[in-house]
Amino acid sequence: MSEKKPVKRRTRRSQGSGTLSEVAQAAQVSEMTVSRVLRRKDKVADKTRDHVLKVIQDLGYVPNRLAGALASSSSNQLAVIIPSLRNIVFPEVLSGITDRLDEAGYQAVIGISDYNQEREASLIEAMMSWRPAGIIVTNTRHSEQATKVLRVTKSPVVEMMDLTGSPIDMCVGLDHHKAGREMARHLVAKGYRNIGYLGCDLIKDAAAGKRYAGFCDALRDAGLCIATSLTVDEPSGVGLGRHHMSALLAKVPQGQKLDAVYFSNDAVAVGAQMYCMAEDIRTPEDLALAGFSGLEIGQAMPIPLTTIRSKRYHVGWLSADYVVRRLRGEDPPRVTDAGFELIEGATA
Amino acid sequence: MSEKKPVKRRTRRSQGSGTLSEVAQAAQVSEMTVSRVLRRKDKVADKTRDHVLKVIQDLGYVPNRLAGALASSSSNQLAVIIPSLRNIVFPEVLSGITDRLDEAGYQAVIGISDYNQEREASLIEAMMSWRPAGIIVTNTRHSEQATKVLRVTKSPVVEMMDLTGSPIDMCVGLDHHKAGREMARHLVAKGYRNIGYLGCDLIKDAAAGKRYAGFCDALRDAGLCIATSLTVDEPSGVGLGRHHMSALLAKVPQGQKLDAVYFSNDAVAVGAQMYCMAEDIRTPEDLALAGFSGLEIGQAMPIPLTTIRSKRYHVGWLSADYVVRRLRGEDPPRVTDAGFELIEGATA
DNA sequence: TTGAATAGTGTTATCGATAACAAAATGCAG
DNA sequence: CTGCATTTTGTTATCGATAACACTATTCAA
Repeated sequence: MSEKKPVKRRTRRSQGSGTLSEVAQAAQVSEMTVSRVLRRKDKVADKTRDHVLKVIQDLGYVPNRLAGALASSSSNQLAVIIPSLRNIVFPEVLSGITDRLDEAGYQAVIGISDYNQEREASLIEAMMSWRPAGIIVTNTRHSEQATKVLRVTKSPVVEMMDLTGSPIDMCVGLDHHKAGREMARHLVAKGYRNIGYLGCDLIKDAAAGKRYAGFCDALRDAGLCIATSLTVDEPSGVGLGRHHMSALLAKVPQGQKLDAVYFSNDAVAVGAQMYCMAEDIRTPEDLALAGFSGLEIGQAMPIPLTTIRSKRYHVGWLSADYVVRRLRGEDPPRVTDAGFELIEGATA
Repeated sequence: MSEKKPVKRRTRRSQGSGTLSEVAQAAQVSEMTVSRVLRRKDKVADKTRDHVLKVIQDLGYVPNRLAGALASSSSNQLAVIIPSLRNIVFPEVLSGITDRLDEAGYQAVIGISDYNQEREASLIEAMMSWRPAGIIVTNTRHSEQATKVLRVTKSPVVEMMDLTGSPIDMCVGLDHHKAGREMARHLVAKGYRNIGYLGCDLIKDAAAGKRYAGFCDALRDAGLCIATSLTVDEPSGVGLGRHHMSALLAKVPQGQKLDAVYFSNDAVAVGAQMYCMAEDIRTPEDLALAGFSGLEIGQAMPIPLTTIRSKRYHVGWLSADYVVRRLRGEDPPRVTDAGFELIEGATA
């Protein structure tokens, strides 16, 4: 048997935060014991634990989770993908998510898809390579590639905000089509007949598209249809409503007059309301306005906005909750309708 | 030499996504070659690379970055800590950060401190255990423990939004004290003398505290002082201004009358403006209003808000940029004043 | 033709933890 | 005091990649 002398090599430089084995040496115990102390798993004698903890403290040791996660093939990171941060709705959802994850000791890793399916797909792949404990994505429409990756993974997957009968795994949201219908019926019941629409790109924002479809369907059932509509391919926000409301009104055919406008969401509606206030268009006498979301700003307006409250924080919280529960071996519902709620307001 | 027969053990279950070595086997090359193909580092013959890529494709292999980061002791994750997501300012900063990080191939891991130093400290520790490539924190005030951890790490650290002469590492922000002074001078120049203040908790929100201090200092220089002030310990937002404006006005001593109010930020100011509109208090004739941030909503109001624009997106972008540049071996400035800009508006 | 430089690929040790099993220490009934 | 159950602690292999170096095949100037 030939004896191989191990080649002497320059050791790779260490990270500086110390390692388990350094702690173990300093504490005169095995690495496993230190590991057990840190994870509060298995039994460790009180005396030993106290001693090890003290050494850890003294050394200022910070465990390396990369190594931990690799060895145990389990991470406390959870991937979350949302379309944007500029629409206040998503930070609110995110708040619900992080609140729930915090409680359970998980950490959100956030990706912004910019309403772009390809970006979403590449984000999902990049995030999966960190082997997260679970993943939460927005809406139920994804590229083929993304769907495949999400189906294959064994980690819990939640599609949130929107609903579908056939989720990849789990799904928490609300029925946007129904929300659109409900608002249409409300406006019709209030006597409005010439209704316009102003909103963002309906393809990009699938949920807004569903609301619009539902709205039109309900109008049709009432023998009506959208009088004038304008969609703009720019980020949804107050500015959109403020700057494009005049264009919508200008688009109304000669001799007709709108008596109400439905918006893709509250931000746009609030912008439009600002426009009306600035132009002395009285609400709702001259023109009724209706939004969607139930944003704080809409309700803080001098004339509170007629809208539909989506339970965003709750949806986020529940989504995270389902992932956490699944990881604990429980079996949360596959499809959850978080519902919504019409806010009468005073703009319609 | 005693021969040890390796004990047969149940192998740990694999993750299912395949491994480098499986790919290597399937492609009939060494693991290193596959690794090189994936990282586009070192040379690989075109023929070999194409072949390996095909195998990777066929197997649907997703590399395990936990292992990669551990072995190379380098990650593409960047820790970002912000106080809150509910204040739209932070999502905007975050947008700047993620935009810049995206370009450079990094990923933000976000933690929410809730304006709480202890939470911040424990978040920092938890995040450091993932050995992020860098870390961005908000403001310049941190618990002792957190400061220590940040000082010790070799990764780039950016403190953003606020300024300090002695940053832990780097610092990008604006001078809030100066911003407060500037607004005070502006109001005084406009002839206002009885100025009130309404805002959120000044201890929690250190930057708002500095603005207030600067505001008061400049008033003092003009021989004035804050006539009436009210701070409320609840999340800053439109609701705060909308609901507490009446309390501020009620607090004004008999016989006096406020002619202007300074707010901790635009959200609060907008809320107050809503209150005024609802109560038929004319702006600025009866009461002038001034905020801070330069939010879109403030400028969309029928009477645009007098305020100071902070370059939030830019601050976020720059912060991320500095980290990226440092990681590339460059040497970005240690302290960067991103400045601000007074927006005249029409509420003062 | 030759030898040095370069290109391409492979081998071995290692990153820093945890899983699974093994062994030692301890407690306690009889 | 003995022997078995229970606690507590240790040993070894492994997680899935990359670093550092070693080696082989080409290329090309002299």
